[in-house]
Amino acid sequence: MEELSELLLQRRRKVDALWEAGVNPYPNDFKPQHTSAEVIAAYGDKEQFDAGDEQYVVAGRILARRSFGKAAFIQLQDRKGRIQVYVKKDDIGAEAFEAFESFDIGDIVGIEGFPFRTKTGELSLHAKQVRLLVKSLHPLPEKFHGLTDLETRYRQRYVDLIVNPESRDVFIKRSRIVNLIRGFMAGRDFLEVETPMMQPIPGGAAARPFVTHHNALDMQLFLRIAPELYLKRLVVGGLERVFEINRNFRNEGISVRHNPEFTMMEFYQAYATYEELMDFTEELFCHVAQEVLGTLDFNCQGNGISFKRPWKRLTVREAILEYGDIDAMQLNDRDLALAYARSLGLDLSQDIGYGKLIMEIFEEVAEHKLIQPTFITAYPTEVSPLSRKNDHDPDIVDRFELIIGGREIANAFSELNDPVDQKERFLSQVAEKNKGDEEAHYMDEDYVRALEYGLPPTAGEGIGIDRLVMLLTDSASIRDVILFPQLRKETK
RNA sequence: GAGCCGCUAGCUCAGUCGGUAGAGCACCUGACUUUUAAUCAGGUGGUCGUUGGUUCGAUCCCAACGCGGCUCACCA
Repeated sequence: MEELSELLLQRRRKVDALWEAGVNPYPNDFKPQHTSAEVIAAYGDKEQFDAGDEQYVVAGRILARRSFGKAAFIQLQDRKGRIQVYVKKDDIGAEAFEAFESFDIGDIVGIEGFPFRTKTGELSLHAKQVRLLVKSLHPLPEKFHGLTDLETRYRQRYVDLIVNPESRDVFIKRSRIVNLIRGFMAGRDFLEVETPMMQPIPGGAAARPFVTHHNALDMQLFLRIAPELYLKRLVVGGLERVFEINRNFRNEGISVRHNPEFTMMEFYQAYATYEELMDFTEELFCHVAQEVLGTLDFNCQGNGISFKRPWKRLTVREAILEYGDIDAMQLNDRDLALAYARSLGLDLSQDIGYGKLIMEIFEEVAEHKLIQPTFITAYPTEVSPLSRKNDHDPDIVDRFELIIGGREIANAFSELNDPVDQKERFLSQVAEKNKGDEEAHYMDEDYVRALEYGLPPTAGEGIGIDRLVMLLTDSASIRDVILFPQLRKETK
């Protein structure tokens, strides 16, 4: 039996007293007819209006209370915001007022009343009836500082959402962003689909998967690290434009930019190229920013960011030469480039592939400096086993990553649709895996078979939704845009 | 996985050069019928993250552990 603090006992005694008095502390027959926002929309700009103009029926949680003996103000919060309610003994009756006096901050109440403006000018509801809808057994965090402890905010997100309006706003914006993306895709005739989250072969990305087991099939399954290979199978099947917004799972470290499950939009468009997707991405991002923020210029973590088009486009090499301290001749020479990488403090093995080496250097010297939206192109074939080789240079692929705020936000390429080439690339990945690279791609024979049937020339892209939301909500950590971020098990 | 920092009342935080703790808000009692972090008076509330060690005595010093934060590693 848990020892309860005096505060918690007081609340429980109030509930007991209600039951004893024949009052259900958890009724389910009150129907709010309005939201706080509707009252404000109707009367927010009116100076004078007569008492009893119109009756409003609202429900919400008590967030604050200022009592004066025979009258009180409470602040009520519902899903649309907050509104002040004035409760006067003479108006609701002595008996109801006595019950009202036992209400606590945190309780959920139903109010019927009419709008008026107080002496100090605040639009409020003047209560005619007040009713307890839910007795809360926990005190809410302090009104001035709110809840700031990050662990509690993540573990008890419900409390965070009650008392921190900024937190609530982030998740409202997140929902709007996802809806806008859906609308944009639908407007371009993309079909939203759902592909397996549990896959026998985890494909489509280089990452360590979570492993699980299906009892009835007695079969090992992996939580997906990407939907890519399934979505492209659909394009083979003739669904020429598909997209999916859903979770990926990667069994990797947790940081301010990484959560083990994160949300990705992936889409594939037949007969498109990666270059067209750059234009597409600019349009999509500008559409979303304009609708959500009302502007293309905004601030994120101290950086002014502008979505004004066109966005900068650089090859990996160009970015290294621009931001690193190395010249083209050195960069073209594998040994000199390796020496340079090591001089930067990178711990690289002597037999690292040249393509991987280039990417290591890029990430070390350039990526974090790319604050404004920048498309990085011409990735090494070696690190892009699902991308189409460039027609003029087989060492690079037709691929871009979009970097904003120093972070990778999107990854796209013209798809490799030559089944023979694809099979060879899988085999070289398997060789890497056998050498100990746990993140190398798995061989997927059925995917190769699908390509043998014929994948139209296609371009595809993945957009990290969490990171996009971070950008547009000026959030420092991915945990601030995920409702229930992964944490260790809570200890008592 | 490594380093650094943190963990004290429901919340936000002080503090104890080692002698078992305070404030504000919240809560309780009383006053107050237009307040805005309402006000005034009085009060309740703590195994100071856990477990060991040192000590006459530990919330404080030491160690291990737990949880969290940051940085790094990891992360096409």
